[in-house]
Amino acid sequence: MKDGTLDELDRSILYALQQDSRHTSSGDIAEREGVSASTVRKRIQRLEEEGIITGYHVAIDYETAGLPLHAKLVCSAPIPQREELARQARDIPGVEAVREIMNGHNNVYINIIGTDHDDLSRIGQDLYELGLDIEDEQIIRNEYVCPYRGFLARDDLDW
Amino acid sequence: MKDGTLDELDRSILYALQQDSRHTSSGDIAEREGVSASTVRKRIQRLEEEGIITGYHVAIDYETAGLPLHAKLVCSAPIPQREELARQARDIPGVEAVREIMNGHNNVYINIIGTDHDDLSRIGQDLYELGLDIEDEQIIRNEYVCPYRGFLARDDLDW
DNA sequence: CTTGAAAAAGCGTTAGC
DNA sequence: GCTAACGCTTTTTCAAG
Repeated sequence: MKDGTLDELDRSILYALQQDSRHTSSGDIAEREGVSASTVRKRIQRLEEEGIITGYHVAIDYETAGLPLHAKLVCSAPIPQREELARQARDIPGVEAVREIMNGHNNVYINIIGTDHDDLSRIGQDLYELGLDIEDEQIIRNEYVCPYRGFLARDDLDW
Repeated sequence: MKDGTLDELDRSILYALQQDSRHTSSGDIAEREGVSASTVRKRIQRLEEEGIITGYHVAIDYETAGLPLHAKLVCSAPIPQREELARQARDIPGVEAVREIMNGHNNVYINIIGTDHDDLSRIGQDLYELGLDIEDEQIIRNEYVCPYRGFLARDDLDW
């Protein structure tokens, strides 16, 4: 497993936690897979320690929460500083997600959340001062996160 | 709250769950905020019922997991069908996230995960057959999800 | 690597303020 | 709307195959 080879139990655990990481107990997964709850807990612990599981996050509908300004910024960073700038961008209030892309240009995508248009401008300004060029800004209308079904064996698809 | 006005306790709960939605108990949050654990549980329940909390997901390092092909597709959909196509795209195996953008063009962003290059091609083909034009494909190098610090009052920033 | 069992912690519900 | 108290579930920690 250290070489990234996940067995069926590991994949089943990841799939279950992608669907609901808070209300799915080790026992639930254990029952489906025919192993003990202890085994599932040990596996989860190992996946966390190995860095395959990097965290557990709540998904929020920002519009319903009264924060309707959910936007995506397409930015460009000089390649040598891309990783560092992407890391620094995470600390700017309002930044929700950062993705580094293997491009020469438009190589950092940043999702941001603002309380109003002034707030969005402020975030853009902060990123610019960091050294990121903002190439484009787009309003996000809807966002869905999907469990990666590749973790499922073909004969489990009827979950 | 029905009108999207979250009070300090709600914001504190959301912030805590963004950081670690699996290992943070109601009691942990209650202690920090000086209320009872029951109160926090009720609030979480309400946030879920109101649709502000839409789910809990595990964050996975796909590269460490042995799935190094993490890519982003920039797609275009005709506006009238954008929402429907975005919904259908979620059901294609390998699709990890879908974002609808308020654009005339390049209005659907899709993150995908593939086992190899053939797998990526297959996903692209599936999306094309759905009716999505693929404008660009980019390899994701790194991805970070950040707690939205706007949920924190200014004097709580030292958590 | 997996299991089982006891103690501790957490959760959902109910009742009361 | 907040809290306390109940019974049930889950996690933790340990020992062991």
